Amino acid sequence: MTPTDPQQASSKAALTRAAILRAAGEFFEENPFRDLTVGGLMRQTGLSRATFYLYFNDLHGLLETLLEGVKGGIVEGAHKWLSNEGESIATLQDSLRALVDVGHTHGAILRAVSDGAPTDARLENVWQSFLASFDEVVSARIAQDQAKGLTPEFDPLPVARTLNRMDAAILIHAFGSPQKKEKEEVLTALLRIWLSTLYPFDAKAALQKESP
Amino acid sequence: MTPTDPQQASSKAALTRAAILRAAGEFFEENPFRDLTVGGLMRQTGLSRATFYLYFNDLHGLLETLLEGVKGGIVEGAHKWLSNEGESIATLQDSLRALVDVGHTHGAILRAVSDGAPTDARLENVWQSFLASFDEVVSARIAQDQAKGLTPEFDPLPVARTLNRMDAAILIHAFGSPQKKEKEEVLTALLRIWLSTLYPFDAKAALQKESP
DNA sequence: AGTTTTACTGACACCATGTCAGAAAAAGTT
DNA sequence: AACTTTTTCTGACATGGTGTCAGTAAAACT
Repeated sequence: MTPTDPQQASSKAALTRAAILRAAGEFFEENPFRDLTVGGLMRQTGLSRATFYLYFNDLHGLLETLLEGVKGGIVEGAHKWLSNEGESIATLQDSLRALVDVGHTHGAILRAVSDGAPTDARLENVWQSFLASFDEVVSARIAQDQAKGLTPEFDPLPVARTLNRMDAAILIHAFGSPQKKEKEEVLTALLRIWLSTLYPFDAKAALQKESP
Repeated sequence: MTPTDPQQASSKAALTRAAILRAAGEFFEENPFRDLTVGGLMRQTGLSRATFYLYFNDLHGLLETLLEGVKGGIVEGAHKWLSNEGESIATLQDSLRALVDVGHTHGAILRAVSDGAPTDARLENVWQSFLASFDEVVSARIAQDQAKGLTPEFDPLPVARTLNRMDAAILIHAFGSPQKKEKEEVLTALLRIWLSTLYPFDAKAALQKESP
């Protein structure tokens, strides 16, 4: 019924919808969200401006859809450490590397969402909830390592929140604009901070591999 | 000549300008930037909408002015640690506490600026430059402590950038909306992360005072 | 009281948005 | 193929906030 149904087959509608999303994605590789207009976007697709509103409520709705696409990759990348199987330090390293990878490839979209969120209550809520969803799981993981004596005792939730906001902020800053920073530089800094904070007893050895 | 001159005496113009700024500040205590309109703001002051444009180029220009006002407090608060006099850990604690204080009292304005930045190239530049200005000084401070052997060796600039973005993000998140978080909770988390990262050899003692 | 400077305002044109009635194209039916 | 229905698309409109400008009102000065 509703043409915005994601599980639509490759009907004409689904193709059109995908074309709009693709045009937006390309736009964000080179331009900030504030320069996107419905008219400009649809000119890129060859369709009329009104057509846009058949597929999305507004530009913020489109961002919501784009974020959905990135979400999976991030959750999957973080899974290794969060799943609590395997050695803590090594899996945290893996998960952070995966996070940086996703941030690097989808930086433009993350920036667009983050930029667009403040101008729309609904998108802002989606974005904040997205970020907050990691707070709880990270906090839980920290609590487990505290129980094992790997991590010092402290209230895990505020630290998890702070580290997560840090990740989001630095990824968007480093990879959100066309001049992307080096992946390694970003990862090294994140690793140092996360490991020092969560595994201060054993982090030294793991971190020295980075800067001998 | 220009009525936007900050050093104007208490002429009528200066009073009007101040009234507009005050109204905006009050507005942000309760509402997000996206809900601010020139009309609504000026209705609050009793003046006409057109008058606004005698004092500011647009709403983003107003935000720029508000940020100026907060800037001083932040720089001053951070000065203690950055000035590189006195014991490292203790002064970092002081500076972070001062930062959290400023964030707590001016959280609404910081959030408004951060929210408004993505919709205006000029303000975005001001905001990013503001954040970046701390990267260099923090990085320099880290380098000095590395020379003293207090801080492990690593490339200080990326770590400084990451920690600074973290500060901004968490302050805005914690104190930017009417339901502010507890200052102590925020400070404790920041302290743990900063100290663990920069002073891993001595941080333990300092941090245990927080959670015995 | 009259003049000049300062402070303010109503009215206008502009631009992107979101909607809606209806056109065009595709798919289905006989 | 003709015609019917469903899907997809569009031109034209009303709305709302913006920034400007010519001109008014108030204050300060003489």
